[in-house]
Amino acid sequence: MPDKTAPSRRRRAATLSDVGREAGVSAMAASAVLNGARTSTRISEQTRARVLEAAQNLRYRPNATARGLADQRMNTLGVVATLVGDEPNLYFLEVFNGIMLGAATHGQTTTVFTIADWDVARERIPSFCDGRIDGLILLAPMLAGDAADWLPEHTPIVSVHSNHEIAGVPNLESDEESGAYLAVRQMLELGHRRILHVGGPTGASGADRRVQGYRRAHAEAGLVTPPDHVVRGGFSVDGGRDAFDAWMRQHAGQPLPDAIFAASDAIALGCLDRLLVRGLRVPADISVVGFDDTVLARAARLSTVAQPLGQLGRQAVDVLVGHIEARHERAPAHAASSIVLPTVVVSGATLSAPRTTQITIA
Amino acid sequence: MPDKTAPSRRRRAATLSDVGREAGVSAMAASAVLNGARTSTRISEQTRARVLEAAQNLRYRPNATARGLADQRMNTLGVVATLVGDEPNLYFLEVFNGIMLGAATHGQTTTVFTIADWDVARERIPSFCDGRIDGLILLAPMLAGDAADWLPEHTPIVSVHSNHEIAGVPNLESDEESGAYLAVRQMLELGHRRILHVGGPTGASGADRRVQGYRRAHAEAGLVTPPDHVVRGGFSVDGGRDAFDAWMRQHAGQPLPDAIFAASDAIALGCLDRLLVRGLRVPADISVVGFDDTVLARAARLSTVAQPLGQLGRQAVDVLVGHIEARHERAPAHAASSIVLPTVVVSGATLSAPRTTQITIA
DNA sequence: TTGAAAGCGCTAACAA
DNA sequence: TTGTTAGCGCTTTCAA
Repeated sequence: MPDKTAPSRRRRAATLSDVGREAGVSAMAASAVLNGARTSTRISEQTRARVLEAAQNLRYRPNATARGLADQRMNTLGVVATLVGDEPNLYFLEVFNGIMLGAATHGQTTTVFTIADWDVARERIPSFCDGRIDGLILLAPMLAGDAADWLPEHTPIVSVHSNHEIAGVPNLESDEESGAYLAVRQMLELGHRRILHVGGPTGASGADRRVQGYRRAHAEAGLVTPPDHVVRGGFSVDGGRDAFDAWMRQHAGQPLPDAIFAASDAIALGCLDRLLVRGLRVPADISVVGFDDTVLARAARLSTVAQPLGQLGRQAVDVLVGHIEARHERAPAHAASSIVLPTVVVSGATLSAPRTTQITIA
Repeated sequence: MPDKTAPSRRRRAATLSDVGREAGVSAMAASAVLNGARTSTRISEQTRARVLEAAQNLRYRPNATARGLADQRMNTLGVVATLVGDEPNLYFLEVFNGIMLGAATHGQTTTVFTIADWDVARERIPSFCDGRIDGLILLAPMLAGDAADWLPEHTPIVSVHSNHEIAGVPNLESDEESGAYLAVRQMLELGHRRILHVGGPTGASGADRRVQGYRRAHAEAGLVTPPDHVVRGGFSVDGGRDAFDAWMRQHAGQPLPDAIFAASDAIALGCLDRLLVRGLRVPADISVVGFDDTVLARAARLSTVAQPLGQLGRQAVDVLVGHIEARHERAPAHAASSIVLPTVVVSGATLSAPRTTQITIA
């Protein structure tokens, strides 16, 4: 006897055929009623009612996989990021938050593909484009220039903060060089002269651009950047802690810098931590400015440079969905234009005029 | 003429039939070679070579949707969380990191379903179980007791930090009550007496348990919790800031508490911020202890209670994949057992012996 | 207004 | 060793 009494115990979800059978109509009538398939214009009220009732009884749920196969569309966006292993990545969290917000407004869901590092992208990314997702967002990819040769042509792709221009892949980023420039200019205007830049990894274009902004601010003020005042390391708290510590040890006996310009909030907090441990007060003894305006900065009232991370995520979705729609309707693809959003300096509690006394590094 | 010369320009990825045609063999021979389908035991070397070459030329990629439809399995896990809108949720980030780590070891990918709040879960969750995912992880769900009635039976589900026991849904959590108890006990042992608890939302079971631990530590020490020293608010930095500020305003003219026990790191940082603005020193004037041990705590060297968030995520995946496998092999489902991981107190820089002087709230 | 048939790309059972 | 057939659940085209 069929277990009509306990539909919830069934192992498999009910299908359209099941519904049709229960309602005494064909599966496509059920499809027309339940999923709005445009089988044909109209369904009689009676059929509709019967189908709806049967669907209710059977707890019918459309199967997204089957529909995706038929439609060639899953309404799912993929996000590729390096995210596993080290310290949780707030940059990822903020952009991802924006992506999910954007995806929700377009009725899309989001799947995350994590890769250990971008060296494996060439093997992994094509394997993500296997029908599960309609388009891909690359988060802060570090790809070689030949990426256009091997990125799958059949899946629209956009990037956020790509280190390279990739043909056919629109990129969204914020104006990091300007942000760094403005922050450092403000520090110079306050009277700071010996500003240590604790930067991000060499080769990461964002980190490089922050260095450029740092240098431009100095150059424009007619100042030379103090020698040996740029260090590079990881973007994380530990990266900042380690890089700063090493620098301090190397410069023991020399005067403490007036200020630190960190390439990320995490780096800035790593520096803050080491400063406090050494008994130095911020900003009385030394000012600290971060970069990104993540929740870390807001929690610590860090002076920082705000990147519109959430907005980058939302706009990336907009652009990507536009491309997916265009392709679906066989419209010509838009030109792959890139978008640069502005950055702004955020004043916090860690930047003030420089100290007037001399402090020597212990 | 077929565009053999420019396979990359094709709109659609090559299929097994395409490969078979190109290689002059059937699609299932190609399937056997390329995807290890166990159509039959062996394929001749010649066929294999031809198929491989054709696949290479055509840049064949298996289609996960089609395979999923045939297999009834997508190798994808869904994560349901409330994540949109307010401040980025570090709790989510840390657990999610663990989930992705775990998923990777099981060859699964992860898709995130965000919901505005758990009130809409009843409508939304069943719609996620539509063939896209093989199982679901609910992150900190707040569901009514009748959830077992409407949660889809055909999809295995596990929860992390559920507020309720749900029949058929194994839950993973950490021992929050003990963590709170141990932290507060340590504070009491240090000599703190007037400990303000800035708690999380009423009704969130985790927040409630932290209050219980706070009370138990007092009771066990033969102390009564100071009246009016428990406030509840959001788990976020702003939540902490606001709740603490309001409390301070209400208690102007009265003595400053010895210490604050916050129900989350974010709350603790919100309190820290308000303390600093008021010119109070931590821990010299007042100690602060957080909860969770997120990156926030590590960045600020906050004394806190560590929950093994990443590990909860990883284990949730292990349990879920076990259930999926069992179901796939038609094995009897394991009993839905729950798992409680231990919490530990982490010493940081914000907890010390209480001050000896009297401070009055301004 | 409804139903039958074909196909999305793949896998499994069976035949040759 | 290989090909044929059927079917996963759905949609669409076309015929009744």
